[in-house]
Amino acid sequence: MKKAVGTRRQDSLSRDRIIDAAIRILDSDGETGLTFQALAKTLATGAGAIYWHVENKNDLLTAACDAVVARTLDAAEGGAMPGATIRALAVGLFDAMDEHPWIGSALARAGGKMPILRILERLGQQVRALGVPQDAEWTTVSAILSYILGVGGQNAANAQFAGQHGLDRSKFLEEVADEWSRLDPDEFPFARSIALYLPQHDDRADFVAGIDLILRGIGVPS
Amino acid sequence: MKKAVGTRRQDSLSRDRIIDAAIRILDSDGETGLTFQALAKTLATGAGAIYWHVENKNDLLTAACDAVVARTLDAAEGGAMPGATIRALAVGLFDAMDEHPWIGSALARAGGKMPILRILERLGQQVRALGVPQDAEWTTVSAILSYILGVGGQNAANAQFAGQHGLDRSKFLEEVADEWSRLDPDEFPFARSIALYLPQHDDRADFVAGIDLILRGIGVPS
DNA sequence: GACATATATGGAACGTCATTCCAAATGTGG
DNA sequence: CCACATTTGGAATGACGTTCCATATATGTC
Repeated sequence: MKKAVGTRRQDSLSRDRIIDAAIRILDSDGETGLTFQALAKTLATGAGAIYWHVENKNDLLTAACDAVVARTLDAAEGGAMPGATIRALAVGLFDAMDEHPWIGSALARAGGKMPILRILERLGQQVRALGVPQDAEWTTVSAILSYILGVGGQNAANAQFAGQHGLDRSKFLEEVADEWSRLDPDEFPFARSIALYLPQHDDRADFVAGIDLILRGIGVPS
Repeated sequence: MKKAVGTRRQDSLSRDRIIDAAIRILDSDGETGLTFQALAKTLATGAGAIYWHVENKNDLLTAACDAVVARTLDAAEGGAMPGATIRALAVGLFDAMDEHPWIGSALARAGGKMPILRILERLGQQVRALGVPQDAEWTTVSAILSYILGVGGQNAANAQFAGQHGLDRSKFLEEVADEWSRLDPDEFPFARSIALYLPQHDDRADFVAGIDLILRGIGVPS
């Protein structure tokens, strides 16, 4: 399993080319669109050839996710203050997960592997810079991380559902709101009352508010 | 494979029986163990018959998840104070997701449907009781919910990975810690330094600490 | 510059699943 | 007891991930 040293045909396969193609397919056709057949077709090769560069589908998905996450984190401009940087990182990830909903579910399946580790590291550095006591560092970082992953996961689930039913975001929210507003008032008073607000809410603003909530819990002023 | 002719089977199929069987399979064999063939076998019927009571696999998974979540929420003893009740609900869910890791990923795929709605409602009632301003209710509830789902998702991913590689929890953590401690010190200082702590940390305590962090952000004293 | 070897490729073949189909069995109301 | 709706079980279908294998293409050696 050595790396090839020489130069092959220019359009030869490579892990990076495969990952790029996978990202393009995931973006255009969603998670279900990514199959080794589709991939082979866009790469003008056979399904078997891909396995020379990629362990399996999970490996590919994680790698694709990692590529996007790495770009995203690099692009996130850190403010002067750690708190601002944490917000910037989080918002960057939110936007990425909004643009590529498949990232949400990929991250959810990634365990402690690269894409998550990358996020953890960046958050950790900022939390440390914030002066959080050492024995609370892990707790703090993993709370922020879990929150981000949770939001991303729900985002992905919603996008998937909406996509499968041919609804855009606002139609989808109306649908949900409608469903919720018809619930039993005794059993679901809260959901019913919140249903009205649902269609006009701003995911991104809510996300940031959640981050601020956690930061305030650590003692970082909003 | 016919049963005694003349009488319909006494243990005739029903949505509930199917869901029960699914839960048993999920608990014993994990997510990958749940197939319609396996289900049909334990229910002593054919795969096709199941579709009379259940829409598809996703429906089944969501229903199974909902059954467990409903039980869990009912069992959660609310304290006198809303804050304590929120903690109790969260911890109850954590324990459920710890015992049935498949719930984590099922919830992640459940969108705004029943199991999630159920959790949202219970949290919402408590947040409301807490006196959070109305325009912050949704934000607050969905922050807590996202956090819980995020933790559950990671839990599920870890359990799945560990299961697939025949590792128990502590072996798995040692593995991860070992991996992290070999990372490039310049690129991953935080992850490296935290790796030592990893094997001895207590998921449950960390989870509760995260909940407390958010609650403190709302202004609920720990 | 040809041979031996490691590296890559492409497509067929396999096994597993979810899902659909359909013929038969079983219940129900008239 | 007879039409009719409901329910069942198993076979067929089609999609997919993965493995296999017969070729191709580079590299190093002499």
